[in-house]
Amino acid sequence: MQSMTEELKKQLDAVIREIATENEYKLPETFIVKLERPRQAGHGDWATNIAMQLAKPFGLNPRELAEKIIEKMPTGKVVEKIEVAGPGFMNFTLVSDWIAETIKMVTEKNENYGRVNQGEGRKIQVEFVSANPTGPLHMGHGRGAAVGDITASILDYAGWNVEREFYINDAGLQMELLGKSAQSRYFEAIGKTEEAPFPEDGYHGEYLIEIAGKFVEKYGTSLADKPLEDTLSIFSKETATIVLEMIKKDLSDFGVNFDVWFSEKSLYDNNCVEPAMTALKERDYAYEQDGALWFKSTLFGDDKDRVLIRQNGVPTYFTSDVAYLKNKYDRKFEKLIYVWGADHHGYVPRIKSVNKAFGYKDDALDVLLIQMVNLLRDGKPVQMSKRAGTIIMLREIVDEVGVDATRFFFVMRRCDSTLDFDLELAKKATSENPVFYVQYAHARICSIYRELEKNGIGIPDVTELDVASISEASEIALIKAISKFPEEIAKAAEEYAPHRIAYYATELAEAFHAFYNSQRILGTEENVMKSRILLMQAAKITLKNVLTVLGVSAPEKM
RNA sequence: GUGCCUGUAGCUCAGCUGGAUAGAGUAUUGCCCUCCGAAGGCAAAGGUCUGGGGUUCGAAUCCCCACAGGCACGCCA
Repeated sequence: MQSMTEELKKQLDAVIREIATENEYKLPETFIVKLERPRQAGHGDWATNIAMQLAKPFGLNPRELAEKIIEKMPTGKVVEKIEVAGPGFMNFTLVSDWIAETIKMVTEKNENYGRVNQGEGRKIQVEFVSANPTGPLHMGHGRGAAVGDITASILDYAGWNVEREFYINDAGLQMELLGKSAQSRYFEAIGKTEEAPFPEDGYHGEYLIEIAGKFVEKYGTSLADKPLEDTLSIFSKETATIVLEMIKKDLSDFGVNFDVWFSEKSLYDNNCVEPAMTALKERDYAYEQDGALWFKSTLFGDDKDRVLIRQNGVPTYFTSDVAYLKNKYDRKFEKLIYVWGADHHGYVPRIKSVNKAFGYKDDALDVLLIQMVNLLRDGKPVQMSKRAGTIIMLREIVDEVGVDATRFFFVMRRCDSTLDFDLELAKKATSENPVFYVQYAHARICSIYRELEKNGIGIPDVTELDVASISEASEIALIKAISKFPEEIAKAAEEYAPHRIAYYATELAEAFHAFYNSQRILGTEENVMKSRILLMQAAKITLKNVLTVLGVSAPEKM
């Protein structure tokens, strides 16, 4: 369909320019032909409102202009029929060749169907999750992980050279606190609880009790012989390493694999911080006052300037982020996506300011803010409290409802609206549950293949397709849904909107189920059957690819 | 107090870079398997797009003002 669509755009563009020149109408500089998918089935394959937009500059009424355009449009090769509708829409029906063309293309491209070249191989980084290595991932991280991972997949499909990166927040006070918590658990494990009291804001999770056990295994009681201060760094370092491994496991079990694990601490170890500060000073965006180093964020509309290096010489978290941002650009990324929890939204202007201060392009950096998740069970909220230690872990959800449902549910909604995640719904194997609905469509096709095989019928070659036998409304609707996939990828990539793909998956499955229920494959005339098998194969390929983008499995049987 | 997000069918949400009769799922009601997976399909019904102004040929969509809910406003990370 794409080639015909492009041709149609060219024809329209040429005709409109011709009309403008002939009549000395002034074409707006921003003029570009845009086609859209009409909502209504009766409104053809493509529609445009261009006549309405040009009516004013041309001094005509929209319908009149539309008629003028139609008069000059060549028909037969690409367009079968053009109609003027409503206030001045033009609805185009393509010649039916596009159906065969699409089925052929989908079949040939197979697992590459849906890929577009919007990114042109440019480097883009998606940084997400980026939790402190102080404990296993909880549910909130899960949404960020799913959104980040799937956004990255979409960008990959859209032709970008994508890197997934996890920023390990391993510099700063919380590492010490983690060490102290582990240390205390260690003393507890060897029966000397009083010698190392649990820190006030320590990490209460049970995983630290387990980790303490590992310290006992490795060191026996030897760590208790030295003063607490002397062993603290051992506890901090080794605990962080173990916890990071837990996080990595949580993520890989969730189908999320990072290309780069970037340590905040490494920014300091590799001397990335000072050059970044110097760069800011040189550009006159940083200054010293009261013994501290400040960033002039007020120049960018902030209420007050922000501290980079404290009076005591210790850099703030913000400093790391400044150095990190520069480091990202030094690695030649053309675009940077940050996926953050919405509770960090206040921080967005600040990082954008730094971006400007360094002189980078404003639109090279985008922050995706992920709103909160409300966990429900049978419609009722699941009580959670950080203090009481009843935080729900990502692993618990995955164990209960599975990776597929968890991933799908997490990207089902727009990022900027809060998400209700109902555990019971996610487990249901009915149409109430969109994951199953989509997977079922795929499994159903596989089942039909098995049935065909039993009857000694294989999958025909694409050349055996008989377009004339594809004419039922449900067939046309299905092939249309299939043909939309590349556009959906392009749109989702442009808007960083993974939920679009989840919606599209449902739409595609719906078109298939409707087709399946109204048309038979087995027992029809040979050319009809062959054509339907080929149509179904295109549907199967597309379903599989959509699910792959979402990181959800496409089962052959359920 | 300031800033950000949200407000669309009973419920959960798409649609938001302006376009045709505002769409899904679910719940409700009725139909469809001697037939490839009924884990499905078809149909009915369901709306003051929170409210009020404005912009224009046209507004759920853009602007302003209210109202309601959520989240942030550290030399914490």
